[in-house]
Amino acid sequence: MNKKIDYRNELNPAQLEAVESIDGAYLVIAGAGSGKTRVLVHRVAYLVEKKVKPDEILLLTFTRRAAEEMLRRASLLLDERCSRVSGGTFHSFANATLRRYAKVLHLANNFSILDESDAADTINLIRARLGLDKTDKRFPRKRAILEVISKSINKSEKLADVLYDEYPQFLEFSDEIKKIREEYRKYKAAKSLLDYDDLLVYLKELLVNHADVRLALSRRYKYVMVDEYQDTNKLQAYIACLLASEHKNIMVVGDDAQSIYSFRGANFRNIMDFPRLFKNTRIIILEENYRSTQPILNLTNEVISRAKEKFEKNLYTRKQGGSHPLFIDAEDENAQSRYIADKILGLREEGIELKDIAVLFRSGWHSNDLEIELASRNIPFVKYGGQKFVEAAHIKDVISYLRIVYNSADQVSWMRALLLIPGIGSKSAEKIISSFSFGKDRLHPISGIKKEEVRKLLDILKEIDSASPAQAGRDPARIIAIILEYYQPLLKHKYDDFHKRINDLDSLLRIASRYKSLEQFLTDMALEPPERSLAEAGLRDKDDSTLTLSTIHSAKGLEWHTVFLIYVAEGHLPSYLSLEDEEGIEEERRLFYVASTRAKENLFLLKPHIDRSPRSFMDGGGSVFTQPSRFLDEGGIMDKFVQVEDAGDEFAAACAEFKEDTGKKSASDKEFLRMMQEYFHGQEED
DNA sequence: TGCTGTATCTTTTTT
DNA sequence: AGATACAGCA
Repeated sequence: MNKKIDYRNELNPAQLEAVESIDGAYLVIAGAGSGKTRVLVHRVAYLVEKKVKPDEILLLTFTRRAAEEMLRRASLLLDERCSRVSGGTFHSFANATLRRYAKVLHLANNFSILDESDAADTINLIRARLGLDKTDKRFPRKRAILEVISKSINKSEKLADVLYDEYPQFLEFSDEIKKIREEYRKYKAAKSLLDYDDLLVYLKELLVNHADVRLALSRRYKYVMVDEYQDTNKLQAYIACLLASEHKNIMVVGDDAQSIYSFRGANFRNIMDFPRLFKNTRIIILEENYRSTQPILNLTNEVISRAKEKFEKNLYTRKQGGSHPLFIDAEDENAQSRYIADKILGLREEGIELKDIAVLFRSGWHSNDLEIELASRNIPFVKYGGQKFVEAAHIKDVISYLRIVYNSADQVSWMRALLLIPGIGSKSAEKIISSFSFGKDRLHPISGIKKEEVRKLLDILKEIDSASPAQAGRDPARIIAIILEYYQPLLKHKYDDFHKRINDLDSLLRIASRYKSLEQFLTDMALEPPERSLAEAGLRDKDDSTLTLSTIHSAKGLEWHTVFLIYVAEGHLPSYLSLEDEEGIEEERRLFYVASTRAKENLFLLKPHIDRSPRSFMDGGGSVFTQPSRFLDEGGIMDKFVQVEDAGDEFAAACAEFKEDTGKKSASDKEFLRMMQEYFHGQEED
């Protein structure tokens, strides 16, 4: 029973055009909150209605969250056919495709995926093997080396150019880094290991060098759609275009003003250049904003209008009323946290649910104090972004055993597993590893291993091998259960705080029990790891509504009724690390823009006046008075928000800062006064 | 060779 | 504050 969708009524003319355009190349420039997701969702439904098979539609999105949300909404709109659309992130799509076509590239299809720290460790190993660990001059650290190599791949630039442009301090090591890159490449190839970049590189090669595969994929995916195109890098853009090269049915959607991934090689010029690749590209611009109130838009428009380079857009809304964004210069970090917690409780009284509220920040640790405050007040929350659950050392330990089970040639995991055994360091571990001879998918330990502990490890692995058939479809939870028996003593030996970590292992087991196949489990842990959830306060299921804490990066594409943006201070947003060049600051500006455009009704900007954060020791140590973010301090912008003085004694000053929003004064006036009252009332308790 | 204690540096965002 | 590199000891 198909629902009849009334596209004409549900969409504005520009949106409708995008939805009803089927064949050909389209570039949709979609300002923040302009209904971009709505367009994609409707377009999926429209295509399906036009008898395009769902799996012939390829939807490449930036995060899995975005993909799921989109397919969920499309299914709601039409029917469950929409949930069978192909797609995911570039990396997950690459993974799936490469496993299918592994043979063509002479690649084992049980390759393992190295995450960033695995890759960095491998780099270090190779550096040592090359004898580059004993240099007299200071050599770049493993992360830095990896960063350089990765950037050169993602930006499709020569290593030397990347060094010259971004890491001039490493120029003198140019030859050594190249050597490491070469050895690293060989090492991975020999051991069936792929890092994140390899996924893209191999996919690109597959598409470029194998016309038959490219054709097959083109037939399979007749309509290609790419979301958040401004955040793709050269390699990804190339892949998208290659996929569409046969039929040229491609729609890319993005907003140059929201490009925030240049550190990963993203280049918003991809958007500008798209029409050059596809000759008859039709450009559709969505400018009407359906998300935020006018006062919020006034602020965000003002901030982005100062960007150096952009498509001219001016977002407007028909939404009436709304209150001014508030700027609160809280006394210190904890005052900032308390303000938010108070306000959240107040909003909840008014019927705003926790799930409609978010606190956003530039970097993961910005929310540390807030997390403690929220926990003490029993406000349940989930944190997105920042350090991931699977990056914790003990989780990586356990996963390394699983990776060995899956791909016994995975030497990176072998190394990790062996180093956990007391008495075995890197030398012995290397010796042991080279004494193995690696068969096709089973390991053959060679005699002469004396260490009883190593035996034990091998026995456990053998036990797993015999307990479950070597074929795919192994049950990851069962394997973990066996491994934990073995691992627990090692855990206690290695970490003083093991009792905290043991809980995490339970979580891992719980997560694993949702998977039927080891391969899928390992892939997801590498490519789409579960977010670190601190909401274990137990209040989770009570009303099933949780507050969102998120880095700005992870908040992309989402929206909330009320948004708090914290640490809106110089050195934090913009981050002091990006102050060196103009491009860096421009990206911070876009970050500010992305963050503040997430708000539908209320936007609170906060900063602690006294900065005792760990990084303040950089400039002088101890505590430092913060300056408001430069994005709030540019001429003419002050009247786009209301500044609330935290000093408590300055009611008059705060009032003086208040400038009326022309037009709809009654609503915002009342709102403002209420805020003020609440605010100063709150102050008395301090 | 491995372990432990100390000196040193760096510190963002994500697949 | 935390990670990493390094030096010295067992």
